[in-house]
Amino acid sequence: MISTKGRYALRVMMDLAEHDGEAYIPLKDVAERQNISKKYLEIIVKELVGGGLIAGVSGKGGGYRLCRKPCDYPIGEILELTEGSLATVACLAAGAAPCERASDCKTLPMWAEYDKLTHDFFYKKRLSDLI
Amino acid sequence: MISTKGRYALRVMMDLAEHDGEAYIPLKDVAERQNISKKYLEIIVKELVGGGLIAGVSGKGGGYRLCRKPCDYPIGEILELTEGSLATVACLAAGAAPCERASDCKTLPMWAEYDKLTHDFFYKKRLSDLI
DNA sequence: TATTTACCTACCATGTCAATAGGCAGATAA
DNA sequence: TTATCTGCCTATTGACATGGTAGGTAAATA
Repeated sequence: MISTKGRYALRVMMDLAEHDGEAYIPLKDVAERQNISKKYLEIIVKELVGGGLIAGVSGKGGGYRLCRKPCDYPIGEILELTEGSLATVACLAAGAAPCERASDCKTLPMWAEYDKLTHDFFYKKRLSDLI
Repeated sequence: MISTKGRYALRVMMDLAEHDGEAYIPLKDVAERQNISKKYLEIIVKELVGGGLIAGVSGKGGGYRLCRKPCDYPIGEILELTEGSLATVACLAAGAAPCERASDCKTLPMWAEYDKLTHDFFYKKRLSDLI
């Protein structure tokens, strides 16, 4: 299940892409347009900055702006950053401890196959495909 | 993320399939073989019975048994029953209230496409494929 | 009748989700 | 330089889900 965090992140990225070009965009404007609490968006936007997806500038006239062209953002990158991982089962997540049953686990190949399917799907889709 | 509930359910079904044929299989045996708390398995097995996937018989010599041949169980059916839904986002889940933003939601088609991919994947895979 | 089994209800500890609240820091326009 | 506008940081909260545990009842058969 994709949580609000990942979904809101996607909406922020889309909003920034649609109002791209001129100046930095204040978070307040994004929050009002998307009808999401600005305070909650701050948490999400912080992660997007930390992951190098967007850039923020403080002070009067500041705000946020995309770092790349919309077609250079795979959806999977946005979701993985905000959701932590797209892995289906815990033992296949990024920094997970290796499962001791892995060697004779009969379901592992299925999960791995599905994870690859998921990864390919969301990395082929770009931010520009949603606008 | 698939929780332990869905994963344990899969292991129970596989265990029943592997020890199929003769008599009813006591839950105690399954719990010991799979190294899962019998009490916790009771919760899961109850749902499998309720969904018509397995049959339970009380009394001495009782236990559980598959209702169909292993190749007639799609993995997706087992997971959907125990996990509630395989939907990626809340608004596409089974009994969800229709989202008011649905008509102009630019991400909905993507989620729907991914959900179909997921559904197809797990309904093509059968219990017999895992043994 | 005694045993073995399924089945039912309640409880709990931990963690995550989805926010809210209040304030600090930093940069720019005036 | 100062006022203002922005990002940024640290807690705190209530609700809910997860992953169990505990104790007991009902039912069927050897």
